[in-house]
Amino acid sequence: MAGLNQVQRQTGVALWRQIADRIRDAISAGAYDETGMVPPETVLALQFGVNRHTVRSALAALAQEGIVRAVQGRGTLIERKERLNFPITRRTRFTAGIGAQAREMRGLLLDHAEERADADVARWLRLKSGTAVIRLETLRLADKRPVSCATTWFPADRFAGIDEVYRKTESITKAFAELGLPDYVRATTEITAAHADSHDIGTLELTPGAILLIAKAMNTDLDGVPVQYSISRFAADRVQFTIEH
Amino acid sequence: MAGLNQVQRQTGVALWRQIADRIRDAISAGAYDETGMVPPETVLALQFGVNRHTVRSALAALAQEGIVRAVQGRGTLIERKERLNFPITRRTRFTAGIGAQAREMRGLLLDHAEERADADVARWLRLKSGTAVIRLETLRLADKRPVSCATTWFPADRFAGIDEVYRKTESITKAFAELGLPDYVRATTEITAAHADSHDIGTLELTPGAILLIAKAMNTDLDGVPVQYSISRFAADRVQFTIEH
DNA sequence: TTTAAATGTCTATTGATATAGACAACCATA
DNA sequence: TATGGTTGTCTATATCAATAGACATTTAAA
Repeated sequence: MAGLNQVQRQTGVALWRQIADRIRDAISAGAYDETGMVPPETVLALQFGVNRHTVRSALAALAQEGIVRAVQGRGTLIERKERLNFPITRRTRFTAGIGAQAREMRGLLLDHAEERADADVARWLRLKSGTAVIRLETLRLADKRPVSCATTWFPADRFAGIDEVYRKTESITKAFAELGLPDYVRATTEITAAHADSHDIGTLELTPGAILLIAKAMNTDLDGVPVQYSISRFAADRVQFTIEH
Repeated sequence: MAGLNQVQRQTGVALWRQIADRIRDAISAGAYDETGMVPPETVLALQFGVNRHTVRSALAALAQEGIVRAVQGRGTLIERKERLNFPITRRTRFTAGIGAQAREMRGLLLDHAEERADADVARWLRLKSGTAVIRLETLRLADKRPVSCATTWFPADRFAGIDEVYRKTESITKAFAELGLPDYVRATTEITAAHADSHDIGTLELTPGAILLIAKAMNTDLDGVPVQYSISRFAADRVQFTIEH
């Protein structure tokens, strides 16, 4: 019974945005799969206890996101409802993990730099603070739709030129292979959630108030030596994580 | 450099709430640990590019949550900044996992019922749809502060009376032990994030727009037979998950 | 073709949000 | 005790968010 969720006033979050978030979640959960349509505006207004115009503002926002499309005389059609599953295992691979669920996977290199490890990066990569590291800023897309953006650090001495190789292969796994590391494993993953900041709202094509799932991950080679530390920021309404034990 | 995050207008999220969310995240990240205080209102107003009164609204909201306390003439002191770490492993235990990080752990039974498994519950517990299951609604607190609320299902035939045992022991692990299951393991965990609905806002003492980390988990006995399926909703600003592989 | 049901558009009004400026009250310290 | 820096309070104004009602337009089905 998605839709009975009441909505709260005077909280700094406009009613139309709360309603848009609820409807988006309901669509993702498959609440309207039978009809492929959102309930009529008057029905939603009744369910949420608001004016029809307020519901219209919410639906306009969802239409702007490309999630629904209103057709006069018929109703409001659902255009998109996917949520990708991202398995987190000892052999976590981004492209392979998402691969079967999308026709086209891409990994774009937005920026890169060689820099000195700060305390956090040094701790995760088990290096001395100040050691040279390579930082990549990447954006991953599934069927041309942004899924996550990530900041990734590598030890500079071992993986010199990985920026260029990643730009070419669009895959960390393939880049490692070309640089002489045929296999690696996931050692640790930390998961948190937060509101998207303005930068990620831009790159991931989100709306303010949108949620990010944030995964801090560290991969090692087969000897247990850290090879990669990354902070990935996923659009929470487009993915879920699965951990199999 | 937390604080340079710009803030967006006309998005349905009031500026004061966006700013409150940013400051809350910055406090959690330890941005103001040196002074133990939030920067002066005039400084924050300059950083966010808004009027000082708007910043005051944001700080008032954080004070309402008990995160900061304003002292006239001195500044705005940080009262709380903890984020509990919740390890997810094959031997995930809630109370033991959080235990060391809080002085007092409690698990309150809010509601319980015996009912018939719907399709989702039946699939996770590998039962026939319609089989009798026991459902518990629980609230977990660390040092009297709500951390998560959960809906949990058990096969009714095997764990009759678990509601009463849980109310007494306040722990799933102990309840299992009393009912003849000394050990169990975590089989699968699915993690998503969503906005809190009005019910969870109430029970977890959140503010609207707040984020939930949602973990769907299934535990089995040592023979691999499902014993428990749960949907836990964590206040995202109070916890993080860690997965060690 | 008529009708019912749905979205689209317009006007008007009220309350919440945000800005602006001025000044009071309080605290630490030079 | 005097000063600078901080939070607290007040008034005023403009814009956004939400409600209310009326009616137009489009679609599908009776």
